[in-house]
Amino acid sequence: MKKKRTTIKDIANVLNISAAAVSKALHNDSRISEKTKENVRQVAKNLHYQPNHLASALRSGKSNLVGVIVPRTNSNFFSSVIQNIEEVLNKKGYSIIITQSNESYDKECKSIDTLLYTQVDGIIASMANETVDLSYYEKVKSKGIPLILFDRGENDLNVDYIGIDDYNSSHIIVEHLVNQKCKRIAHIGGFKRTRIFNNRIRGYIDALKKYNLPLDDELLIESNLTIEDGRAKMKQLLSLKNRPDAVYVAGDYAALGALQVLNENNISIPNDIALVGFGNEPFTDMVTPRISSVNQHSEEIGKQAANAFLKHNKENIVEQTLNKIILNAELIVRDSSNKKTSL
Amino acid sequence: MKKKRTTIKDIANVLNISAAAVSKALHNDSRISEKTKENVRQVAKNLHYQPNHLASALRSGKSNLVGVIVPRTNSNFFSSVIQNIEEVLNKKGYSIIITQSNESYDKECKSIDTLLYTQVDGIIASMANETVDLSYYEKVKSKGIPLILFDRGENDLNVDYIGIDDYNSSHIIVEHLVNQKCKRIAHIGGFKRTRIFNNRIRGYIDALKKYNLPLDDELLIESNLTIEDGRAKMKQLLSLKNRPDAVYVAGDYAALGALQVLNENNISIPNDIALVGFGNEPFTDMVTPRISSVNQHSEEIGKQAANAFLKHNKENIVEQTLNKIILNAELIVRDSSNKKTSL
DNA sequence: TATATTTGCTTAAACGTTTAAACAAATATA
DNA sequence: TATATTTGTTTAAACGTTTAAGCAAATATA
Repeated sequence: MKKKRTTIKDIANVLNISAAAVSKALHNDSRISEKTKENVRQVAKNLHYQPNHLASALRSGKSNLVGVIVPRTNSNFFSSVIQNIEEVLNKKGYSIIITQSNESYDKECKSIDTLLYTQVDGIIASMANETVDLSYYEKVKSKGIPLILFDRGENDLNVDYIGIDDYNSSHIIVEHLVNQKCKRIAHIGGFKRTRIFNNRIRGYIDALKKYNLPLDDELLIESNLTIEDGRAKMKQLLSLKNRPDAVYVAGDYAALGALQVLNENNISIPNDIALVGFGNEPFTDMVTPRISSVNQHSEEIGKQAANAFLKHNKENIVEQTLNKIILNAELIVRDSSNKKTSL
Repeated sequence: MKKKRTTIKDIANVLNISAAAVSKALHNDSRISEKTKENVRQVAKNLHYQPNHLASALRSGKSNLVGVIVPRTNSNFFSSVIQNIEEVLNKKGYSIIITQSNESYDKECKSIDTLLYTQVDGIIASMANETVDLSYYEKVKSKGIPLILFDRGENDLNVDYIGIDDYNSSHIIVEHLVNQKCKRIAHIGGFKRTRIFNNRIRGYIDALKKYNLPLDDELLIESNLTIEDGRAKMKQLLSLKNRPDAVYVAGDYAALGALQVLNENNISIPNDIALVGFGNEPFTDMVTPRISSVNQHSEEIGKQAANAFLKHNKENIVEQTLNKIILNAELIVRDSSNKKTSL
């Protein structure tokens, strides 16, 4: 009843040669005559031969599959990174398996198990916010499987890491706001324990110092960076006696929430309060006013991550070491922080 | 140099039993004693045994991998569908491989090849806009691999299909606009050759007839539904002598473009022109005014698609037949088409 | 002409599982 | 007590490749 698949043996039988010869012919082995290769290709085509990946992967120990773990695909940043990883790896004969952790540590562990079980040749991951226990990732390392982290993770695991310069991004943002004559700059930051957010916070603090601006505890708030929390934290800032005249939010969704609250309270953006987000999600360019934000170079991150994996495989690196690639981020100035138009 | 993996044989050696016994113990075979099972589990744990998926898949002919093909992951609809497919299938021991066609036919063909090569147990797909030649999908069918289509594809291939009732959605939208006292309703539709968009167009036409509204050729426009084209087509509508008082756009991105043009021209929404989109992308709820849109029940579609695959596998269906599941869509009324507030 | 090298293939084992078939020992049934 | 059944295991083949080793024939080298 089941449709029989064509194997290398079927081709061998037709041509009266060995299966090994067929395998070599298909791999363009130099020890196989041009004539035989041609014959094999022809018969393979006629019989609709499709190589069995499982068999070759099992035998050769290479699955040509790379696992990608992201907190979610439903974000421009991550889906763009993925797309670029795929583009680079496809060209080299790899396919990717995408899994989402949904920011959950449990789901992340399951994803890792699935990927290991599937015998991936490598894992490219951005860690969930929740993740603090790294033993699961250590497991990947200890199996000798190349591990590349991007965006979230940085130097926690002593493996390759690709990300942007969060610390410096904060500097650029603060500098921009200073140029806009802002004097009291607030920061709605992410979780301090997540390194990238911590870096943004440190950058914010140091930049304030550099420009001799007040570093006020009330103006530095920790958030989970959802829309809802962005709203809540913005309300908190508005309730201050001494309101800020600029708010730098470490994530675009939270920045959107903040924007909604400002609009609802008829606060003029950017004149009363200027607003800057982070991530350059497409909607930042769609809302009113358009939100200034930081472009994280997702394309470049994806490409670099893929290349880092390829390098591992090519050079057969056994011991992984910390190898950071830090890209410069770019502030996209839009209406929400640009007072020049009012000149 | 390479780290050796623990195999079933290693466990067998430790316990002085056969590899077959270990395999059965791990699969909880009823013919293996509880004691042996316990021993096997213990040793497996100690040696950090991780089953080799390639070997078991090769032998058993089941890879426990399901391929998913979408036009792009960077859309709330698709990423939500994927998430729900994953949730259902993970519970049953399947992992999914996600590939993006980027709306390109070529990329779609490559994806199919990759998935077949990877020996997936099934493919769940939503076709690229470009796709008209179905021979590649026929290839999947002819290999006896379960194929499930959702959103794009419908009855073109005589396989399972899950989607919403596009025809009826148009009815609901027109009815809503009629209730809002709109008299000249325009439709910026998708490509006629793509069935779902064709259905929306047919629904629009029939609903106009039902409510005795003018069916004006100028008011029915074909678009690729990008933001840019939404802008262009809205400008086209505004240039008409006899402007519409409502515009129903078959995609949210194009609806957003239309909204921008209306705002730029200081046309009051919804009083001068009411606007309705399609897809309920999150940004419809973020822009000003918020855009009414149609919720496509991505969660339900994902779950149903996964279940359709599981059913195939369970019942060992060989010949695939057309089996449509059509869900009722839901119109989310927001500011862009709700005049009640002005009462 | 004798020997070495190259060419083009074959043989056979291996990758790590699963599974049908066989079988001995223990237990149940008549 | 003899026979049937159940229990718990082993043996061996199979899944479809790849690849090291081997070998005969053709060709090159001395």
